[in-house]
Amino acid sequence: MDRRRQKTRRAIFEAFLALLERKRYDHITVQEILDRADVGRSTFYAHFETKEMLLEALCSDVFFHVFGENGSGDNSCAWNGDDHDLEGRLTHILWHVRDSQHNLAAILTSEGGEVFMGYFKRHLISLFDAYPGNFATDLPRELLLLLLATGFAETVKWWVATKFKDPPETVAAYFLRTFVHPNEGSESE
Amino acid sequence: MDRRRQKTRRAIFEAFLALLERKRYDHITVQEILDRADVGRSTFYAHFETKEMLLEALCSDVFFHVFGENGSGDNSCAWNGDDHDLEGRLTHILWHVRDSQHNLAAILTSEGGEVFMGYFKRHLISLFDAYPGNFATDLPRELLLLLLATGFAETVKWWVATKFKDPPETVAAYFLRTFVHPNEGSESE
DNA sequence: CCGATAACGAACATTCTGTACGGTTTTATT
DNA sequence: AATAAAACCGTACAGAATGTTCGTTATCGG
Repeated sequence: MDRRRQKTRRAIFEAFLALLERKRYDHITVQEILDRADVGRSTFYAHFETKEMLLEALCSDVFFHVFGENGSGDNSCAWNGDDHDLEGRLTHILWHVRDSQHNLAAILTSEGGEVFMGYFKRHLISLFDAYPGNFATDLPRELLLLLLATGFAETVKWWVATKFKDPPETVAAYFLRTFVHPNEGSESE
Repeated sequence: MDRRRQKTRRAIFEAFLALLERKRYDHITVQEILDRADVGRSTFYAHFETKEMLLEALCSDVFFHVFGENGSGDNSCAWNGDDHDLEGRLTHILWHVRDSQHNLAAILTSEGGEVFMGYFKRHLISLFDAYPGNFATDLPRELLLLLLATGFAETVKWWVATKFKDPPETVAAYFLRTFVHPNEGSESE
């Protein structure tokens, strides 16, 4: 339904992203977005209650495109707890990340990045929660998951900043090597 | 020649901190700070160019009180690269953190926390840079340092959120256990 | 083609910001 | 104590941004 609605919505998103590339989030004014998107003032507020809601919607949108339908942290693909699969899963995520490099780079650079990182971390926490893998086990699980999620999110941020110099597989390996303890847990008996 | 200056400066800081405890940074208005600090408008702007500068100054101030004079990331106490010493150093930092719990909790909760986390991470990066310890070595050092710094910073944030349930030593151990690989590097010969 | 839906655009009230300035109090100094 | 400098007060004000309203016009779906 509504072709006009989607059109202006996208126009606003694109204008916002373009501005995010060269300006801090909280220095961007609604008027600037309006001008660039060539959209009337009242129209904007018919779509988003506030600039913050716009950022929220944009992040959710990009996140959806990066991680597909089940973005919001339900582990729909149940798992057996094998570390090789974890590595595959992370690599797969990195592929998606690289595909939408343009949007992501704009979002992550600005400190609006925190909002996106929030989505990302929440998703990652529930992902790691499904993997009992070879991690340190003698600390609060809550903290462990937090460290894994922020660690991977930060790795991605770093990767984006390097303009994807290394291939996804290498980056996933970097991350896992930092956190996985080779001689714990997988030691058969 | 300025006792008044320091007095109002502190009044502003305290008002700001008090507000940060129950309000998001970017929802706090200068007027609110003025009212609570009981300070004239022009006076405020004689001290800080903008609300953002105030946050900056406050973070720098708190950071100074937490980490002492050499807060800004010079490793003045040179090191030999022993992991036990790293653990001691981290524990020491945690003590300082707990001492200024009130200020830190307020800052870290609000998303103004990013500014403080920025200070913190920069400091930690140069700290970890001085320790060749038993970390994964086969990944870009830049990334490794980033992961260590954000990891510890996040651990502190978590610790603050738990209202310091565990003792500093335990928390430092939690962190190190996650990142240090027991069978690499320290294996004597 | 028609009714519904959305965009336009201009106007408006409101809020916040940052500056200016004349007058008053505090401080350091002698 | 007298004095000059420095800090504060408070009011006022210009400028900018926000979010709303409303009558009009264009566009879409059926």
